[in-house]
Amino acid sequence: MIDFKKTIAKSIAEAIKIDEKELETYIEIPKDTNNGDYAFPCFRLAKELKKAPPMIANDIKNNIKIDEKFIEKVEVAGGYLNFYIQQSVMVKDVLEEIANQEEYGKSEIGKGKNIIVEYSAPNIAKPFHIGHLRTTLIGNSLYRIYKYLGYHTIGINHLGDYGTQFGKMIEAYKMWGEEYDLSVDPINKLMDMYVRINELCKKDENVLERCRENFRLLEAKDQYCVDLWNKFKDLSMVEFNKIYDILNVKFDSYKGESFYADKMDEVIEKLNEKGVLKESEGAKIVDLTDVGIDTPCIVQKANGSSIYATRDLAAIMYRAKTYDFDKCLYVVAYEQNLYFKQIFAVARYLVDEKYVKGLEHVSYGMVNLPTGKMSTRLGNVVKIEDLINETIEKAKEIIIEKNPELKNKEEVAKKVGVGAIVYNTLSTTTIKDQIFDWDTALNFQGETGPYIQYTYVRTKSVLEKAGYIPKIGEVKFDNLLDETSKNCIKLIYNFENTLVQVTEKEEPSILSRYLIDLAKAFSNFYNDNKILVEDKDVQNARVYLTYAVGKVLKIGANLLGIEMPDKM
RNA sequence: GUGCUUAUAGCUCAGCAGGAUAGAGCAGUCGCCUCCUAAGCGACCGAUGGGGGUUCGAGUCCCUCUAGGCACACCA
Repeated sequence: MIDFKKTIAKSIAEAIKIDEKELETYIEIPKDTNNGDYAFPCFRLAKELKKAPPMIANDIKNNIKIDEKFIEKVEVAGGYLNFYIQQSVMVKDVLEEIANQEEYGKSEIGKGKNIIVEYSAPNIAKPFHIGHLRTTLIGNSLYRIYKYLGYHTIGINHLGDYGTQFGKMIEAYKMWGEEYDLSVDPINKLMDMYVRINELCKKDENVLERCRENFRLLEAKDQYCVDLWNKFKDLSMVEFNKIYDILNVKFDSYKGESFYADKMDEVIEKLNEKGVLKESEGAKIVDLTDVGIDTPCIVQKANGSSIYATRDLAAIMYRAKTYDFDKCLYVVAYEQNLYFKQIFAVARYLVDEKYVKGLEHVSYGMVNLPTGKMSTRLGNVVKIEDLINETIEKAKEIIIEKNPELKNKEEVAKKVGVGAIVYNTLSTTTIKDQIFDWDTALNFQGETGPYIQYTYVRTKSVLEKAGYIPKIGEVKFDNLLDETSKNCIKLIYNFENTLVQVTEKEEPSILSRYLIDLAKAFSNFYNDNKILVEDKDVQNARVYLTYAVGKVLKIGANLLGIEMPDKM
């Protein structure tokens, strides 16, 4: 598509002697559309050119040669130079691209690059609660977006299936195994056992010691422990997969911590070779004060068993070798900020610089309840399963009220309910804490997933009524020059750019907001213009725009993990 | 205590790597369905935590204060 910004930068560069690339970064999009489509602020040139900004703007205006094919006019407004692009050219450009590209916005910019996204990573034997929603959905959408931009993307569910916690679970099972029937609702029962054993460990140091010993046995491949561990794992995966299925989340690999059980010696050896392995209070550590981290990284516990850092380091080595990654993203909550700094710092002793540079912690904020922190022990967690059921139920009620004739109500309710959850989770900046409350989660009005879906459904409905989608050659672009059409076109024009921004900032919320903006723009268009009208030319143009908006909404929503119903 | 991080309207959030008059949604009040789905559209109401500084220009950068959150060696 035409790069208007670049075109403008080029013509400014010809008028004054400043690097085109530099100029391009100065050009901005005015908030107020009265100030044009692109603007160039001249203030920063004032010192250099020793002239007042409005004079500079005037000078440029007088010297600039604009290509009237692309730019309608240039105006001086104070120290700004405002560019108004030829709307019909943009309309043509955008709609032809829609017509020619089945997957609009898809790109090859990531070709040849390998991106690992590690996300979700739940702990075995613990229930999935809304605290896990962010990592799961942020990771899922980053995965989809990278892929759409042509990157070779690997989604990894780094299951929490190893560690002392399993020593605890084994101990709990030894003590109280007969009390629980694990054939029904296993996760909650395992959870119950886990809570019990933790309480006991706090009171009784001997029990904790037995738990650690169990884990040591598990690492030593003790059959009883291994069997039990497998059992817990299988039971948990069945439950997790149900959730992933509903949320439409997929992974390429489920290699969790246990996978690295036999790959950790290599880590220790290599660190030893490099001479950075030190002993401290019986444990093996790597000192990191040289990079300003005061807390050393423990890679082996005093009793000789491994620790999570060892497994993550082994994973980095394995992934570097197996996937030759350009980026390896860890979608993990910010409580682990220091931890990731540590292992990334240790990684420089284990893998090439290229890989170290590619390691990135996508750190997101905590989810709290209005009453405060969630705590599994206090029992005030909101389980994902409950959330899903409630939102789907609510969606169904609304469907019955608003559209009683609708077929496949169940299916639509599922899409709408899940859409609400996904949007809700992905609508805010990842780093910030989120407060979960039921009123917001169950609200389907305003800036929500269902709003985006509803807008899409409207486009489908119009197209169905129209009964056809015009051929692009039959569309007279001049019929889309009004303000509301223009807003839609501009947004569609910016779609790919929006996706790129998401990957630059590892921030899916940028796409969420974009989709709301597009849905709003279309709602305005829809309200101001009758689409199906007498005048064939006008109708063709409007129907085509409707088709284009629907297409982008659907693609964009899918990249977030939101499915679109055709009717609702 | 040290480090990291957050603070924008009654509530939940935007603010395009410093630019023009700080935008939405929810809640509240009011208006719009003989017309393509009112899960919609429009209007009203209402805000940058305090204090310094850098700059032609600061919600955005720096310092400081205040208030929250997180982390700080054998849990993950």
